[in-house]
Amino acid sequence: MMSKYDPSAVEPKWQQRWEEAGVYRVDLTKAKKPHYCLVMFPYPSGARLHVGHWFQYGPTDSYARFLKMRGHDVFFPMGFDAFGLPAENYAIKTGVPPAESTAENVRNMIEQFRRMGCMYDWSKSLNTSDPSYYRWTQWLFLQMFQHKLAYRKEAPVNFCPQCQTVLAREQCQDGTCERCETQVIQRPLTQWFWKIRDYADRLLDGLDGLDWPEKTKTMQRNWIGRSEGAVIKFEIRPFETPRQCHGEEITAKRRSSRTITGGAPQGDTSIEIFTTRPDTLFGVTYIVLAPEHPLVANITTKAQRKHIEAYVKEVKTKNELQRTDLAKEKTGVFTGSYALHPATGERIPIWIADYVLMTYGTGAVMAVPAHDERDWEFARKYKLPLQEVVSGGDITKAAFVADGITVNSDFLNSFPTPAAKKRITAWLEDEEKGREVTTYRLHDWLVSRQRYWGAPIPIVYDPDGHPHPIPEKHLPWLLPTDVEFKPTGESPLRHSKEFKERTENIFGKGWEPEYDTMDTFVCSSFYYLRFLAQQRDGFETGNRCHCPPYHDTLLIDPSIERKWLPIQTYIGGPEHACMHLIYARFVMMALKDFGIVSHEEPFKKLVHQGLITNKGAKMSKSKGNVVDPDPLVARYGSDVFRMYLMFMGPYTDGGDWSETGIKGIERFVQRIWGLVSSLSLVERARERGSENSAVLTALHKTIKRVTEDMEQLHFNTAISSLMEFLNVLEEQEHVSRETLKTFAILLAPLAPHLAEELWEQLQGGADRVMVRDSERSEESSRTITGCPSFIFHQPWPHYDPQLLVSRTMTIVVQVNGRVRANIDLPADFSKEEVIAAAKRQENVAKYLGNAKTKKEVYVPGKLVNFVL
RNA sequence: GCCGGGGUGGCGAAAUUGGUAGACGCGCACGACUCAAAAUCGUGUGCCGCAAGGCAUUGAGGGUUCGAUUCCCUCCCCCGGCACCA
Repeated sequence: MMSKYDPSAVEPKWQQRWEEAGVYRVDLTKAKKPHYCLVMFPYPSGARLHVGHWFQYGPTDSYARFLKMRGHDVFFPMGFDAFGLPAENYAIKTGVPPAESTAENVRNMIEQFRRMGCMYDWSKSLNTSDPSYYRWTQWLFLQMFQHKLAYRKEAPVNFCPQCQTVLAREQCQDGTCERCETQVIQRPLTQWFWKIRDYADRLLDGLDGLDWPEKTKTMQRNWIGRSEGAVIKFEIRPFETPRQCHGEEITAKRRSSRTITGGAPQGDTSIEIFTTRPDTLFGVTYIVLAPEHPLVANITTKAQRKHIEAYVKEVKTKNELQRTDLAKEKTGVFTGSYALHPATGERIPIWIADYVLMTYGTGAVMAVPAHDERDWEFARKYKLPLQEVVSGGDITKAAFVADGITVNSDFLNSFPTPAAKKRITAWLEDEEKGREVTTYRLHDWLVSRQRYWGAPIPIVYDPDGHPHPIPEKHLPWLLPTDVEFKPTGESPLRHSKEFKERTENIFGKGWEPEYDTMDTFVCSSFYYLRFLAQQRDGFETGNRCHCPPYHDTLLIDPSIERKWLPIQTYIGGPEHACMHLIYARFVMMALKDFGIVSHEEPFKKLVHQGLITNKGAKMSKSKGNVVDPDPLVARYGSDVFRMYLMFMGPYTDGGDWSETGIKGIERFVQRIWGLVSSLSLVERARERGSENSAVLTALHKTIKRVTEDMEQLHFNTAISSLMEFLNVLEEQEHVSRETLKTFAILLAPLAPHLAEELWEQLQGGADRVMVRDSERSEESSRTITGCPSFIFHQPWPHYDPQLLVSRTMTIVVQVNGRVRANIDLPADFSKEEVIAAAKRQENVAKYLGNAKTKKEVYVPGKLVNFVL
């Protein structure tokens, strides 16, 4: 009697055997064909793995297994991005310290990954909240500090008055707190920054050489946002400053008349503006400052002060979303002051408006309404004049923003736009009224967080408040545990007695530690390097010793780094395009400059897995639409579940969740099992007989297709090829054991447990015949010496191109582009022979009749088309 | 608004240096097995036809071509990202 394949018995068996044999271990120093394949590590959440996790980690495990079977020395580690808010929130709610809940979660997740059948080597895992890890996070901070890439500055942070805590940008959804929906306010705080902006050009230029999705590169380019232009200085001619005209009320009209009659200008006041269109300088009709611009208070005239103050106040009440709403009409207020045009000396009114952003350029723009859409709209509303300086459009209807020929611009006249830009920039530099400047949208990286569950910033302050780096010998600078988790609006570390005492003991009375911790993106900016560091035994049990001494003396061994980096395949969600994937590149570049690593780019090839949605919506805990895979895994097993995910569609597309169809994979698995079982009953006598040629051709075609598909992570088509092959096998009366063994090998990355079980069943037969490359064969038999024979250690089969060459060809015969016949002919027929045979077809002759054939198209080996 | 990716049966999808559209799977229908159901197996599954064969068809419209899901133009819709960046 044929038994059903039972994953609940088979899967744990192989998981245990893999583990015991250490099949995933890679010797980092001896590896000959290193391939570092990395999947972005997860946050160790208390919830069970959801469908999204499975989709991210199941298929990528299959890919890594494929690489391994193809003969690569695959390093495929997994760790935990363990610092972060959820554990802290859990602590606030329950009082369980984050270190405890995190350790528990990590243990659970490792157990789940094991049951999934993933080939991670847990002895090489890591946890970013472990002192042995965050000691390096702190070391990185010190490196940044020493190389003057870290600095302190006051900056506004997002603060939720309800939760009494600072929020990350991702936690502010549409300007409100994601937890309590309170309006988030901005609060100034002194923060640590890293100078990622210094690397903007390298981050931009490096993208060209990366094998990344074009979309992601574009997103990074836009995020960095380099624009080339000029800064131009406009002198200000106030007739009155708040001090000069104290108590005096002057109307705008009177001021104008006094300007002309020659009031004394304040020579030391000027505004610098940034523009990408210096060529339109002669078209400037007004200037606009951001409402927060520091000069606003100085240049506002008494008459305008009330209006200006009211406007500034109103702007402050708006959150970022309201302020940047494009649909809204632009607003602004005149300051009362004028600037002098640097070339013509004309008076230019100065306005403020919230469409000008303080955070970009210089926070001030020269408005050229004839050639800029925003200025055009603003000028029309406030009846400000237009001056055309580039010909080619109709500025009464719309701003003309394209390049053209410069007009009405004195010495720039008749220059085309690019030449005019050069000319005016040179002129401005000669006159010391401006200079060529490149600006970026990318801001320096704010790494301070007023949170508990993160790596403490390794800085102490002397009694005068000056920052000093903590010497390396004191690392890890341990996160204190005597803290209050309830949010108070201050950094939780402030309440640790031990933290303060520790600082004073080491550095002296009156010294204070930095109370902020680091952004978790710092932790994940270099984790791929730490995976390659020394073995960390005992990780998976959570029993490793957290006490000093810490043996690592290097972030990474340089020879290992040279050998294994850059990461050949990096897989993770596209949501990291402008965060993690930029930070990691920046840190790698900085480490290269510090002489720590040899490579500039960490990730050579990047792949984004698709998103699995539920009824079209993103799955999230708060929406309560997260699909739990456990019942399906329990019912069908890990292999079936992961294969189903892979079979759903292209891996990079993701898709909407639905479990209809998983039965198809279940049937596939049972049919394979049935085929092999039935073979074992009857095969022994006849298995030596040679395979029939149709099966052999189908087999080699399958090898080719599966190999090519797996290389490109096209799991869905790889599986369908195997299904087609199974259909062929099922039609046969006899199938040789060798064919089934090759089939099992092809299946192994996709259904590892099933394949191992099949392999065991099929053992003891003749030698493998599918491996043509004798060298490879030898090499692989060497590697498996001493191990039980795992299918995972078998070499990947090669196909024989000779076998794919068919002796016949199927010719499609068309008449006027419509298919009329289908004929099988010997492959060596000439064009004439094919056409003659085609004409003989009854159904073709019928259409040809007596009509004149205008043209005969012959596509060799494929098709004939008669055009009448 | 801008940038990117898409739109193919009842459903998930295959196929593109232009050459038989719908592989593979799900679902559905009928049949076999069964007292029955499930499971399993077989057949069918764009439309008309017993069949031979014919016709239609890849978001809509147009173009290039002997031939277009594939190339070009116009438009519609969906998804993702950015969004006053001067």
